[in-house]
Amino acid sequence: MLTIEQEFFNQYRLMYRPFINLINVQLGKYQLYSSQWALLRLLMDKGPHTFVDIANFMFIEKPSVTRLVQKLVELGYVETVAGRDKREKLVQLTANGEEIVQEIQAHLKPTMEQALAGVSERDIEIATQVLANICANINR
Amino acid sequence: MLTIEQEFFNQYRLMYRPFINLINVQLGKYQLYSSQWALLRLLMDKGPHTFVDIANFMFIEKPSVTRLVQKLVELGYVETVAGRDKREKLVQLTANGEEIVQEIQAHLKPTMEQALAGVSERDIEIATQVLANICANINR
DNA sequence: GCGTATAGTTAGTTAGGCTAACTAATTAAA
DNA sequence: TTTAATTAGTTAGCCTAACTAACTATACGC
Repeated sequence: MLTIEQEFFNQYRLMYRPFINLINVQLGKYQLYSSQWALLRLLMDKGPHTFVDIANFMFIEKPSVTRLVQKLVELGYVETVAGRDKREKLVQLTANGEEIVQEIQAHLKPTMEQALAGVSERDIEIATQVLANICANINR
Repeated sequence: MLTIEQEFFNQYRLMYRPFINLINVQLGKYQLYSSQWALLRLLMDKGPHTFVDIANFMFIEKPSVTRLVQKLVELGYVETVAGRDKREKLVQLTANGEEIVQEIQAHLKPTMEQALAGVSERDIEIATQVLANICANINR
């Protein structure tokens, strides 16, 4: 006998791989993976961030950020600039990076919509809110 | 400008690592990881399965199933028995495995509840349904 | 009976994280 | 003012949890 909580997490986990694979196939054209895309989107939405800020926002460790940024710098989508002191570095999108992000966003849109086909806007919003609440509960 | 679909998937992805880490900490006592736990739960809920069935249910490939099962056999939580012909093997819980699954389920319950604290039962059910719909849309 | 299909395994690769231990720069304290 | 502790980022090496390609053994269709 599963509780509704357990059922929810069951379903949550089950969806992960198929979803990530779907996204990664779409991102292949841009030589990106979903983790790198997540960082690009963060920079687009909220502007330049330090490595530590990125780690905090994405709930990953600093060395993982280093690797993500290295790859995106290689691709020319982001660049690092001096921060408030000599230790700090700010990561920001390049001009090309900004273009690419918009292009990818447009490219991914139909895939997202199809994945959520038949689900009402209201339910999507509720589900999003539920996920946000869990995030807040877990990372307290 | 993010659409509500993109916002949803954003939030979905953001939650994954913290959630899996939380579960894995709880499962550490039983020398299990969340992927192995997912398989144990499948066997508990729906009885014995062949390797191919497991692969289909969990949306993973056969070699991944082999590895999962090997580990769980080592731990004595599952066993394989002859199937309908000489090729097929059925994976099923051992007596000890069944006990452990129930113990873990009870152990995880408060963690799950706390993660969903402040979320109404109705919203949890809606979110679960949304995830199930996406799964169906993606794996069509 | 022979070619094809199916069940499972083995070997090797990958994404995407992690920790431990490090350097360089800054801040606090003696 | 020197010294200790903290902070930002990097490097090296590890792990989970998947993947593909290629294999063996068995079963099925014609």
